[in-house]
Amino acid sequence: MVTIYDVAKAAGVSVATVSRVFAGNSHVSAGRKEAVEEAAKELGFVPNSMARRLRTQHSEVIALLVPDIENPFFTLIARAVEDVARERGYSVMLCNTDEDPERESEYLRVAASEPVAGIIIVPTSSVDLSLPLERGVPVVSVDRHAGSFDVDAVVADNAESSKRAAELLFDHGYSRVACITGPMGVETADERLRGWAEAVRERTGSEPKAELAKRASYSLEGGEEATRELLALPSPPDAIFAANNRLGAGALRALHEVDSLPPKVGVVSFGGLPLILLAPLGVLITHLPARELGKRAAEMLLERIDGLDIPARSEVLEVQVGGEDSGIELMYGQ
Amino acid sequence: MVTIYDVAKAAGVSVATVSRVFAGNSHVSAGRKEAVEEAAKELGFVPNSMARRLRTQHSEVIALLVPDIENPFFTLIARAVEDVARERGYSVMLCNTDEDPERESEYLRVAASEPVAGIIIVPTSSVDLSLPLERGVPVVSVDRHAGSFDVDAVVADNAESSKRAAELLFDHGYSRVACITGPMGVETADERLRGWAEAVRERTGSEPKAELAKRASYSLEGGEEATRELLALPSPPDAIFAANNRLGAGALRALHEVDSLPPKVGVVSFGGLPLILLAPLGVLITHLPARELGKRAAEMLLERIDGLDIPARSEVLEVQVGGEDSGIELMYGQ
DNA sequence: TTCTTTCATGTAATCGATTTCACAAGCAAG
DNA sequence: CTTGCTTGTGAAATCGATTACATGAAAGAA
Repeated sequence: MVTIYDVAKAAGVSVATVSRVFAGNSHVSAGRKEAVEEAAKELGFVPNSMARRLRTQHSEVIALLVPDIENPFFTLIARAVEDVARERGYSVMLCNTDEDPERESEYLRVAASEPVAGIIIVPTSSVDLSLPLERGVPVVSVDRHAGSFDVDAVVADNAESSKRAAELLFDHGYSRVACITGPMGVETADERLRGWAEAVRERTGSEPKAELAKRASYSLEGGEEATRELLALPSPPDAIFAANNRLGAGALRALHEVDSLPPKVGVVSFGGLPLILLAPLGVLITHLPARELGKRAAEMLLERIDGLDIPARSEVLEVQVGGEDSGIELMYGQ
Repeated sequence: MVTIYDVAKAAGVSVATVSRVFAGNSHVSAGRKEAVEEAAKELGFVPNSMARRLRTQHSEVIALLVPDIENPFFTLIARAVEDVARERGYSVMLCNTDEDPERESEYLRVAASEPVAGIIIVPTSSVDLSLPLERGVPVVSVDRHAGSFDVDAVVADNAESSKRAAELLFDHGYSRVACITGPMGVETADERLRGWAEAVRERTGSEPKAELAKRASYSLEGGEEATRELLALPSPPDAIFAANNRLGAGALRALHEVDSLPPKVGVVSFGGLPLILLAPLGVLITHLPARELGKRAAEMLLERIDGLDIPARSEVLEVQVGGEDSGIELMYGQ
């Protein structure tokens, strides 16, 4: 491997001078600078970042922990994070946690031992950030808050916009609106359920029925199963509020089986569907600001890496409620 | 930061002993081993990988360069790569090149200076791998070959299965089958075009018409535009072979505009569409083995990292031709 | 001219681990 | 009772950069 020592020898200068040239330091005479650059090119010298990092204690890598990059919502976040990072000379280490706390903590251990410059995480509900925080690695939480850990967070206004999303169904004339949400304890699931309940309360004037609020895993299968159960009720709902994109897709699939696609049974999906809707179906969609979440998270993290020392911030981004997917539309995600 | 020196002092041993304990080296007496482990836990010691890497010259990070993680085809590849890598203790650095040779070479420079343990790349047609190869960093090319660089590659059998895909349209009774493929010089685009041409030649007995073979950028817009041009021909095609998923989506969108969705105009998309087809549309699909491509690429790379020293291999994975998307189906990609 | 500054440069310490080497102790074989 | 092997241990060199400090030269001020 070609080191600065080789370059120094070839250029007839000291290693300090070579280092200065590569650091863009001005305290080098033009002649030597040129000689160093020539020697470096000649030898094919590429500085070794491991050595630099060890010395400077700075890493130019940020870890991104998401549940599953295959979910288009997280794909968009990842892409946005990478864009912001690259612009600033940082690379992104991608980690899929599959919502598994064990996998998550394993990755946090790796990130801490790296150590990376910072961490952006979509945390599980039992996340433990003490390791990176103790070691001074800044963390930004995205999409959800990180339990009791006091770190920057960027989330969507889940409760409020879920309320408006559920109201949309009432506005469209439906009266018995069910909810399919994620597992208990998952922040987004609970918040979205709360929004739905609020809407039902306001529009019907009574407490939401327990049997109309289904919990499921955030998956296609979960959405299907819950929908089937809802349809099997003595008095089934005439509309469904699905708390995420996968649940929405599952609901549509189940409704299709029994030929009850919208508008027969109304559907609003919280978060866009990865789909082309080929018929004007009237599936209602709210658009989660995925790209914006990722972008803000990366920006906030970089500020922390740059040394910003203020109390933890919590930003709430607005969800666009009420787009109706009709005609043919391609969406890769959200 | 807690270092092995702190641990050594606390445990009353030398740094060498601490290092041996963490390396799982057997040449340590039980008593001291325990003392070290206790001290380490007490102090919250996490070994610093930068220092380890500098010394061992080994990195546990592999770089993954894809055009765009938002394309579900590459999302799947990325996920598969990450899965294999994690199992073996490696992390994945995600890089989006956007098919931009400059961005690509910039990332390759970063990867070489890191240096990473290995590189998996979906290369542009003007890729230059000399930097990593000179530095002995193994490279595996996936989805496409890496120009004249002699590295392991995993690709789909594009030409052969494109031929079969185009034949499907003839089998369904269409006779004037057009092709929309990617830019000139892009391997997959050229191969798939070749497959289509072969099918036309065999089924019609004459050379394919030049005006029925459209080049476009691999994008939704490219597919739309090309489709519009095809439909505007004096004698327009009655079926379209779209050489990738985005082109396929674009074609469907354009056909929808003029109310000519399948089966009016036949469509086969080479590579799955990120969609839910809500009507039994008869869009024909070939399923690219995206996950399998990523998995094999990662496996081959790890073999190289482990020192496998045989001539470059080129694996060709089979494409499943002929699935028909009907009913409601959710596909995140391919 | 002489005294400060500023600039260019090199030497050597440093980052935090791993690993070679030397040495000592324990034990088996001759 | 040696000799030879294995095992446990620590001191010190090492990986490849950065950077504090020292030094000498040049430029500017008095």
